[in-house]
Amino acid sequence: MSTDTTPPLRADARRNRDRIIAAARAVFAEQGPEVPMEEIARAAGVGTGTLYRRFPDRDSLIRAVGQDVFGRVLVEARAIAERETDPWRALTEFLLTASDMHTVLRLAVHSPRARAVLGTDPELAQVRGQMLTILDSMVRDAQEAGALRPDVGSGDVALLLASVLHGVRNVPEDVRRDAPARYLTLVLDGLRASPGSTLPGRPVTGADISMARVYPAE
Amino acid sequence: MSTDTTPPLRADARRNRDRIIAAARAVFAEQGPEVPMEEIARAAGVGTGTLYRRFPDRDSLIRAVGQDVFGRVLVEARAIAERETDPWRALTEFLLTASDMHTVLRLAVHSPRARAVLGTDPELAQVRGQMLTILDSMVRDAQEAGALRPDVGSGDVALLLASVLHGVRNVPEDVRRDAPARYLTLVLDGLRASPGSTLPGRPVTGADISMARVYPAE
DNA sequence: AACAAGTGGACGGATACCCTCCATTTGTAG
DNA sequence: CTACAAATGGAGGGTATCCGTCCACTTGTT
Repeated sequence: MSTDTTPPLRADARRNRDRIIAAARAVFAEQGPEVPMEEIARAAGVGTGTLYRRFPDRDSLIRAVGQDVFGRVLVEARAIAERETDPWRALTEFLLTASDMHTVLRLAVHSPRARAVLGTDPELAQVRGQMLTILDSMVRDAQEAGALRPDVGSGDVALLLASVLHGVRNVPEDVRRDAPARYLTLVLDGLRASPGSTLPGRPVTGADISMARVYPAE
Repeated sequence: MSTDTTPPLRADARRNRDRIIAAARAVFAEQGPEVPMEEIARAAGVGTGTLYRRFPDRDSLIRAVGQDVFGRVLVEARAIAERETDPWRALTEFLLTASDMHTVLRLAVHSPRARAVLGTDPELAQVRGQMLTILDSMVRDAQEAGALRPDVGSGDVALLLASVLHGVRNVPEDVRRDAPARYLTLVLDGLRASPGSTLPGRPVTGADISMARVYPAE
């Protein structure tokens, strides 16, 4: 079964491969999977030649990043499901698996290309299935505990999270820093005045999002 | 003051100009302001020559669309502010000024380029200012009425709306149709189980957002 | 009817990106 | 330490995309 068709990788080559995936993960989360290859190479500190040697085309890089990041999130999800007994807290903690989750959603929800590539990868189908199962049960548990409203599905939860993580750009650095936690909390708590939890971050004013200033897309 | 430097426009030319702006409005809302000029021309049913004759470059088109759409929203906002006495309902109604609002947010929040162009247009500064004033007072009124939590600003409201309107893609047509109202309601109501209003649309399942199928970008 | 205004889309130029190629460097096995 | 294969990076040719002009033709207006 383990027919070693791959001649083992040299030490530095393996290191660079990991760097490339890590860099691509970050860049994909930030800008989506259609950024110039050269930018990914630069972020990884390698030349484009090295990048192409390891990943013959963009799709194969997308696959590698997909497997990496879905795997991470799955591991995290399992850990939380096991550690956290309160279903509401399990759900919120899971949703805050911030940066990896960000990449996952960017690839899974916001990028048609990544969807096309990852959707046809049998390796990933497995992992995705398990992730969805866990999310489903988290949602159901939270609903049975009366903590989560019953008229939503796990897809709703994913879409809302994707929106909130993706949507906040062109704001001051400090707002941006707190945005995911702040808005996730807000979405969960609701905008309606209620004896909810305390929001992290500060209120964003109209001036904060004024068009006069353009903040770097980073 | 009204020195007529512009020789009046021929009837069909004026019609085409309006068509171009309308088409650009729709396309910008959908894909942002960096789509190929030819696509805008096609959507408007004119040739690229006509487009460039009327708008010498992309920025001038962005400005025209910006003025058009900000103006519309401002008018709508004023009408609502006057007609609707309940502050909470005034706010929600305003936020649902769907398609125009969509374009506004796409330009004002999601597109660095549009922000750069519109941010330096003195004509628009006026309109933007008035819009922000109205939104601010809607938010403040709703807060004073105890309907809206006090620890958010109008910027928060705008960002959340932008996220929700922008974020939902790659889902089945029926989900997409209801998404803005559904998620806006959800954001307002809160995810937490509460005796809130009834959600429009249906629960989205995990399968609905499975990556196996890629829904058209539009 | 006559002329200016308007039209569309073909096309040359520019740009951005992809991906290969190879002279050089680096790891590793003996 | 040597020698060789593996790995590197970035220059550069090929390609696709998009911009914006130009002009032979059509349409409105007076």
